[in-house]
Amino acid sequence: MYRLKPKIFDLNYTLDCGQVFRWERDGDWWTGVFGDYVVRISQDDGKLIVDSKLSPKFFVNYFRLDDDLLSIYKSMNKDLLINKAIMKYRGLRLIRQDPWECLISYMLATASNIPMIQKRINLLSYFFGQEIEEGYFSFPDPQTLANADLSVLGKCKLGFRTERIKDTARKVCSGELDLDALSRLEYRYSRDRLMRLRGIGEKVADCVLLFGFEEMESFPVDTHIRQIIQQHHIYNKFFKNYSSLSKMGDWGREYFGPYCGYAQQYLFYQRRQSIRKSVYF
DNA sequence: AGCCAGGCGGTCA
DNA sequence: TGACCGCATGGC
Repeated sequence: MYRLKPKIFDLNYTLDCGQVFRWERDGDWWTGVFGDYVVRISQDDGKLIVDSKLSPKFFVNYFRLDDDLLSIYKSMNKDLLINKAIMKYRGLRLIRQDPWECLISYMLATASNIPMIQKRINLLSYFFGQEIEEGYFSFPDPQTLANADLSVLGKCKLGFRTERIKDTARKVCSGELDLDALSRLEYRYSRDRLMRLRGIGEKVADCVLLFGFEEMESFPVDTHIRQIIQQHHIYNKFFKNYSSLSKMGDWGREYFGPYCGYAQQYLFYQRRQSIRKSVYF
């Protein structure tokens, strides 16, 4: 157990905003799994309280505490709506996720809601991962998924995503898809490479690149971002009545600049929070 | 019952 | 290119 004193960081926003799926909140404490480690973490008066064998250095990297948030805010603060999100969710940071886990996670996210995505990932880990601690399982490695028995895989509720996952696992295993090489490519090239896989279109590729491969210029356009753009005049004035998601992505990258990935996540979280509230109150 | 959820791939004009 | 549909699954 040790403490960290990050400068501008909000643990709850960062883990709750929907970018990552394997963290569970219980009161003040979050529990998650990274690799073969179970992590418990909490924040009190700005200070992080960490219960984990992973080093402070790991968390500085994982939570992108090396990002200069203030200059990022400055570069992406283009209008009143994003400004509101920046003020409200100050300290939300993008996370450096494990590329392989991130790839599979977002392939499982198509046409689903977040609880369902979490459920699938937990089932996959339960059936194909290693038990690290009572009730906590590591995320399965490529080889295990590549060789996964279809009858067991069927229990994971992946639906039409099942074959896509197996296929991707096979390609990572065989080296046909080289994740290390992918991380060295420029955004456009790594995106095209990912999109050659069955089950990966622009949105999934952008999420994987943003959260797993540090491509901050990635601007995933999902159903929420599309609706935000359509419903707010500050954004929809840039488009005709109907515009493709692809064009919205190009626009977002241009409009919000080199850290548009951050802007995307702030807008996404702001909308989801407003929906949550309207459901419960 | 029908629509939606961090979509994608195919088809048809 | 744009519009539509089917694809599993579960919640409302």
